Amino acid sequence: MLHDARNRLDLSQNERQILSLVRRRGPLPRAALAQATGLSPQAITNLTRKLIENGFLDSGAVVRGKVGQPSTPLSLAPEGALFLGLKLGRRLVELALVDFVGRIKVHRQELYGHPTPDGVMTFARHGIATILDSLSPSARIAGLGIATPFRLWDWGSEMAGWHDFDLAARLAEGLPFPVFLENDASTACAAELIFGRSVLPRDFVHLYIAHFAGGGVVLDGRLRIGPRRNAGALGSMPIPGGRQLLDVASVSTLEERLGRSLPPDDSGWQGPAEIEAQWIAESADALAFVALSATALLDIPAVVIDGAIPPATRRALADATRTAMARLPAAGIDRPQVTEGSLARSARILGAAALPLAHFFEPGGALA
Amino acid sequence: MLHDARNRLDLSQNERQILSLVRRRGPLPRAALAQATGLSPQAITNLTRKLIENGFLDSGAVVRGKVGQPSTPLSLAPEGALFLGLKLGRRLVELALVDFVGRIKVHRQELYGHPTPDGVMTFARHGIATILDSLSPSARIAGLGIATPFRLWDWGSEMAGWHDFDLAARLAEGLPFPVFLENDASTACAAELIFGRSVLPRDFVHLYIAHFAGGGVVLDGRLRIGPRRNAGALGSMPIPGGRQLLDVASVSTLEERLGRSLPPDDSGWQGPAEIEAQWIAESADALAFVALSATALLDIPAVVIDGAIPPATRRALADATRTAMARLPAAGIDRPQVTEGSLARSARILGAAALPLAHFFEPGGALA
DNA sequence: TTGTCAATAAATCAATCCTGTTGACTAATG
DNA sequence: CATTAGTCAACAGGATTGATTTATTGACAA
Repeated sequence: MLHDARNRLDLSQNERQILSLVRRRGPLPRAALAQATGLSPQAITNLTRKLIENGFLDSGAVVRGKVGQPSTPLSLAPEGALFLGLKLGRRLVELALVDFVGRIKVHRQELYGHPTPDGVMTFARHGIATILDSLSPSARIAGLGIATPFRLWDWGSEMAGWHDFDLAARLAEGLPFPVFLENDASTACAAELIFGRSVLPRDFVHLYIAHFAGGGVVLDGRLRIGPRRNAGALGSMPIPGGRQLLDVASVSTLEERLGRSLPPDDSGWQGPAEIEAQWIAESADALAFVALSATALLDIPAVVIDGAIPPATRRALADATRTAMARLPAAGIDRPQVTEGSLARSARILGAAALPLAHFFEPGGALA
Repeated sequence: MLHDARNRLDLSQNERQILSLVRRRGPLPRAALAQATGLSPQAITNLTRKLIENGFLDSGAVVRGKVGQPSTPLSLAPEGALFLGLKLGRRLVELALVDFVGRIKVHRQELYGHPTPDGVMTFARHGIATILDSLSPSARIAGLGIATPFRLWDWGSEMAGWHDFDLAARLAEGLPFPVFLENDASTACAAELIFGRSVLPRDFVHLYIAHFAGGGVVLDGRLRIGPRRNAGALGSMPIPGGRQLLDVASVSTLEERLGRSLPPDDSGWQGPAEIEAQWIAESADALAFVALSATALLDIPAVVIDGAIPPATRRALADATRTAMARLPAAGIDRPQVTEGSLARSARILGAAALPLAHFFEPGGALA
């Protein structure tokens, strides 16, 4: 009865399905939604009325020119909900405010030698407070997502402080919305799934080449987390030679060979071309191997390659992976299509923000 | 209103969930079902009344001895529904009638040099007709499932007749129930999931060692088929050395080394022990490799090994796989538990019968 | 060229149905 | 008599159904 209906985030499965369809296919008229969901037109009328009232959908200009009554496409309301994303990296921590259609509205970042719990907490708390202050009271923040590499303490003794530090729980203290945390490579996959600009099948594997190689698995249009929240650990997949994917197809491996560390943006990658070419060739062999493994196991039609790497490198990596895959034996399976991701360096922070989005707005997202 | 309600096979998701719970956990009182499903006791009362009326559940003897009103456990009605399974093999075609609790009620088989479409059709049609004749008119046959290796024509030129032959469609002609067809290794997995006697997690990978090695994937308690119905093609997974799992861990490989073919039962496996030991060692390396790949990809806690092999061989294979897996690098993942399957040679035919069962009685099964 | 009307399609109204919940209640036991 | 299993009756939410309204294009006759 009161106006706090505006804060209702507990959408039904059918409401989620409608929002998800509009997110993926763009503005849709009610009739198309009825057809796509299998619900009756009447149900769509009721559900969309509620979604429009609550500010999640906008009703667009009527489309004329076809036989019959003109249709009114419904699109996502950009301010329908806002999401905070926090990305922890090796050199860089980022915080972003992302709107309902995936646009980054605020972005802050901080460089460091290595991340410390205190430093990250201070950066995040201060940044979040500043962002919250700047928002109108009617803004609806659904939650905070954190993208972080797992097992930070394996990076060296100076990272021991992370061992018993529960970043999500500590940040959740005092915040009026829930906090989610996932592996950074999984969030990159989530970002491609939810905000990605490429057309992707309902099932795909996502390979993300950053300091370490990692990945994500999407089945039936949903990011697979796994019973111990460790699915999509593609970096840990075994490859021939007694190694794992991340031993080969990681930027850290390239850095070792270059003898210097690469900056957290696309500048400064210029170096001996043959070293990079060699790294690409070896990485592609490994990527093709795990891509084919995933296909045999899951009947995946597409593999997406992305990473915190320059577009030209990503392109070369994808091309080389296609070539390498053609050389591998594939009796009994169809080799998957290899495509490039669309988000590059922004994938992980966008994916962090996508965690609360998926929880509240994607079908099957709310498990709590 | 009429009595043909007895033939209603279109159960709701909640009815399916109840049957699935009873199938996996054994007889359960209504209160336990309410607790497990999250439904209200009243809803369970209504749903179970309908399931009992329709002959899917039986109400057992009341259990006394605990505080409070005694409970009446509900169990699966063995005649709740019947299922036909047809298994195509290299030397043997089998047909079985399986009841609601997974008991084989009728079994017929025929040996051949190699399967031909005509021969299989004749065997199946005649066998099915005979079985149908012998049943009381009140029996309810839900469907026929077929377990067959894919790509039969790859076996040699004498198998070319299978190339354009749609066995499922041809058998469906004239049958009053639907026909399902899957890869034989996938059906073995389905059998373990639905009729298996071992306690398994909701997610596991199933490896089935028969003439060729194959497998199945279970996620969230459901057999994964894949968009092109080729998921669980574990035999096609690449392994080190430019080969695929089925090149190594197949009975056909062992037969080549023995220089003779092994019979379609557990007799006659006696041969040079060192040849079998060598085959087991190599196979275990390959099995461990793909098991670890699957775990990295999907966060699988358990791998089941089964096959058309003697129990002792299966045991040795599982043991060797555990040992081999301990040698593989597993940074960032937890090695899965390796367990033995419980169905051995009967897995594929039971799994064939489990296809219509899953379609009509498991949650999320009916997609048609 | 223009007026009229059938066909088509989008969307809604009102009534109803189905499925599940709620709260009060009965039953049987240690 | 506290505890647990189970049911009865009323009700609520979310969907469907079938009739109805609205807005348009396209064909055809004047």
